[in-house]
Formats: sequence, C-alpha cells, structure tokens
Amino acid sequence: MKKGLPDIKKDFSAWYTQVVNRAGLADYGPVKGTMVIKPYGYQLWENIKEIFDKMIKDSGHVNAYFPLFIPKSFLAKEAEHIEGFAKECAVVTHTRLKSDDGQGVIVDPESKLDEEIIVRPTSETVIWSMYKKWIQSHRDLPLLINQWANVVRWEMRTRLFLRTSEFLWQEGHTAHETSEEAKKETLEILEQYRCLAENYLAIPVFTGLKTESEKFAGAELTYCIEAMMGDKRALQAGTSHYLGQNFAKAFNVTFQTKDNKEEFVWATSWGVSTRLIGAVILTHGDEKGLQLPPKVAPIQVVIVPIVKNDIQIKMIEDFIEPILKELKNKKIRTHVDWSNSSPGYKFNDWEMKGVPIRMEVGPRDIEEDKVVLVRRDNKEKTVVTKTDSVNRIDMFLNEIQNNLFNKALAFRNNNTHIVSNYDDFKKVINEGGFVRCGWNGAKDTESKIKEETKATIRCIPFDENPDELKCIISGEVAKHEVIFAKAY
RNA sequence: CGGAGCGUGGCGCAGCCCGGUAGCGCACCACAAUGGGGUUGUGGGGGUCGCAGGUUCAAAUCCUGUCGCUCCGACCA
Repeated sequence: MKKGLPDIKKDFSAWYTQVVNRAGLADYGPVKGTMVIKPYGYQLWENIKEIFDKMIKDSGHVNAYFPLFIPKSFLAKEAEHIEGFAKECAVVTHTRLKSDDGQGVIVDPESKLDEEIIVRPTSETVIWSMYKKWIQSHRDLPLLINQWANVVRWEMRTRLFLRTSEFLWQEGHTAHETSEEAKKETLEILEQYRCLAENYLAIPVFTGLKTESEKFAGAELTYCIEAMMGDKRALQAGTSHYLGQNFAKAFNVTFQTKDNKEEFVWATSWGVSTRLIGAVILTHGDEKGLQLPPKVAPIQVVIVPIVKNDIQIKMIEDFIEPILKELKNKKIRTHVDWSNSSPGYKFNDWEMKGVPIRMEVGPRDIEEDKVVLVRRDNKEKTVVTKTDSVNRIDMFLNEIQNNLFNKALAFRNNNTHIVSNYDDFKKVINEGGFVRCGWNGAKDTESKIKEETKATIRCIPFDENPDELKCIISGEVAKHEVIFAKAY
C-alpha cells in the first residue's frame, strides 16, 4: 500500500510528482509532455481563473478568442520574437490521414499544405494581424483584450503544471495611444498579478524587471512576479510585457491621432498560466501533501463522518444537515465524505488533497452536540459546539489563508540573503536560496554567473537600491541591485 | 542527436542465466465484521508476457529484427 510520501526535504522532486498524482490534480497525457488536468486540479484552476477574470474585467478588459492556428509567415514578422519561439513550435504540414492498407493510418502526402501552419506558442502575431483591421483612429484605443486559451510549446523536459507541451493560460493583449499609457497598463497588470499571487494564492512574490537576456522575445521590457518554492528555487509565476511598437511595426498597425497624424500603436501583453497551480503546490505543500489556500481550494471543508452502523448514519445526516445548510449560505465549499474507507484513511487522503479544514462528526460528538475541527495548516484539533461550528470555520479559513502567506513569507525572507562577495554568493546559491546583490548591468557577467553557478537574475526588484553596491563578480560599480536564484 | 536502462493484469514488480500448465504486492468487486489517524477476514474478476519472425516436441524464458518508453547532456511560462 502506498503510504508516506517521499521525504520533502530530501527528494523534493519525487515528492512533487507524487503529490500531483495522489492528490488527484493531474495525470500524464498519451503524447509525451502533455497533461490531463483532472477534475480536482481543474476546479482549482477555475477558481484562480474566476478571480483573475473578475480583476481584469473590473479594470476594463474584455475577453475574446483568437485561433489556435497561425500562418507560418506571421512568426517571421518580428525578428526577436521568432528567435524566442522557433525551437519549440508544433507545425501543421498536412490536413489528412489515409488508411494504410488496413494497417492503421498514414499522413496523406497529397494533402500537404502550401503554407504550413503553426500551433500558437503565444498569440501576439494573430492578434496583431487582427488589430491592424480593427484600429484606425485614437478613438479605437485603448483596446484591452484578454483571452483564456491553450498554447503549445514543444518542450524537451516537462513536469506537470510547471512545464508541459500544452498548457492553459490567459494572455492579455492591449493597444494604446501612447508609450506612457502602455507602460502604465503593463505595471497595473503586474500589480494585479501580485495581488492574485499574494492575496489569493498566499504566495509572496518579488516584483521587478527582467534583464535583457531573460525578457520575453519581442518585448521592450518584461516585468515579472517571482516566487520562492519550498526547495528555495525560484519560479517565474507571471509576466507582463511592455512591447513598445514592435508588433505594431511588424504588422503595420497605425492609428490617426487627434491632431491628424499617423502613428504606430503602443502595446502590452501579459500572461499567467496553469503553472500557478505548480506554484501553489511547491509553495505550501508539506510532508502530508498539498495545502491549498482557502480562497482557491475546491473544497474548503471536508466532513468525515465516523459511523458504526446504519442507525448512526441517519443520526449523523440529521445532525449535520443544518450545518451544511449554513455553510452553503455562507458559500463555503463543503464536501461530506460518505465513502466507505476507514476514518484514518480519509484523514490522510484529505490532507493529501490539501483541504484546509476537516470536520469530524461521530457518536461522541452528537451526544455532546459538538463537532471536531482540524486545521490542515497547523494540525490543531478544536472541539466546538455545533452552533459555533460555522463561525469558527469561517474564522479558521481566514486564519489559514493568512497563516499560509505569512509562513511562505517568513520562509522566503529567511532564505533571501544580501551578499557582497562572490564566495558568499556561491555558498548561498549552492545551499539554496535567493541572493540580493549588485550587478554591473552587463550581459557577460550575467552569463558568466549562470555558467559558474546555474543561478540567473530573476529580476531587478522595484525596491532596488544600487547606490554604493559593487557588482558581485566584476567588483565594478553596480548598475542595479538584482535577485539571483536557481530557477525552475 | 550522444550515453544508461526498461517493456509480464490498472500500478509496482518477480519469473528469464538453467526453456515445460504465468505468479506476488497494491488497486478493483462481493460479503461480513471494524470504524475518533492509512482496519481485518473470507471469497472473487482480470494478463495473446511490447510487436514480428526464427530455433524447439515445447518459448515470458534462447536468437534476430522492430516499435515504444524512462532517465541523463544543448531550451523555457
């Protein structure tokens, strides 16, 4: 029987794989590198999606849907952009199969396409080809469109949620009259990402700017939220790009200004993906499995009845009925586990699935008109009267949400070190953790450090203070204070 | 594309050297007891041993070919 998980401290990677599997979040698809998101995992994604969808709609964005297929020629229009994605594009070359003498099917050579089609690795190009048609005047701006979609990037090494060949995300693509406005949009979205990560997923993030070599291909500036995972490695959790006029120029998208001039449009794009689920797992998980922040947990309270016979089943049903009703009124997502495993099995199972609160109800409790509440985050058991139970649950859910964030924040702070010499730098990177230090801003120092330590610049944080700092490796005057880490 | 390994019920494996009626654990189904931290017992269902060919009276086992997968080195949200 499968019991304990691999040791989270010793074998984080095996731990992760097993948690994803045993919590019922996802499974491998038949094509290498693909992922099936199972109902429990998908509910988590739906909750995240709902929250962010509301945020962007409240800030004036609308959803639309653009095609999966992109003409190959589109990708050539933005030189840097193609550089970034060329190596991982799935290409459609034929449109038909035919039967191979009853021995299965083969690609029908007759059906070869004149112009091959790319499966979108991201949608800038299709979207800008359409924006060209839609934008004439400053009155058409700003154009604030988002889409929820799947994209395909043919990856060599994949891991469920963190890197799969196909993944789900949202991609926002906006067009503006001025550079300032586009930059403002980029930063406003980044702030929404920070809010999503910190206030809902309980994941503390660093916000900042990517370096030239780490930024999105085709962007002028890439901002990001970077989080620290339980193994002290960094995970890029979301990016927001200021695209300047790159795509407007590539697709010749101009507009007529108020004073009757023709100008190229200014653009942004931004995205978060199902990778956020990986971030939640890797941030909050523990030796018992998953821990889900209450605000996004598919099930916030699981009720485990402890029963000996049919009569007791009926008693418990009656006993919890008013509680269930009240929980429902408060919109607390609840599940009663009537399956016939033993209570001990259920306890472990729901802990694996990361449900924030477990309620145990058995004959002893009914007799005293009480229930037992057990918190997933600190394992505390509380016996409360039936009347108090829902209020306590409400309170606990809030506390757990905050507690998860605070724990993650403390962990990140404890593992983020300010260093001033390269030996200390290497020591921290080697033992795991983030390093804050000076950098001279040169590409070659960045790549030298990557080569020597595997650490990359995760971002130039907004709260940087490079004054009086020296570059960690060259010793020159630092241009920026940056955060280095090994990344996923 | 280079290096290592693996294909046997759903999953994990044994059996292979030394050919002889396909086995174990988990999961699954049924019944009963149990039930407050992974509970037992009894009974049951399920596999052309990756595929193709060869050797042999006989192949999961030996030989040849073939296909697929996993892991490790050049990418990335």
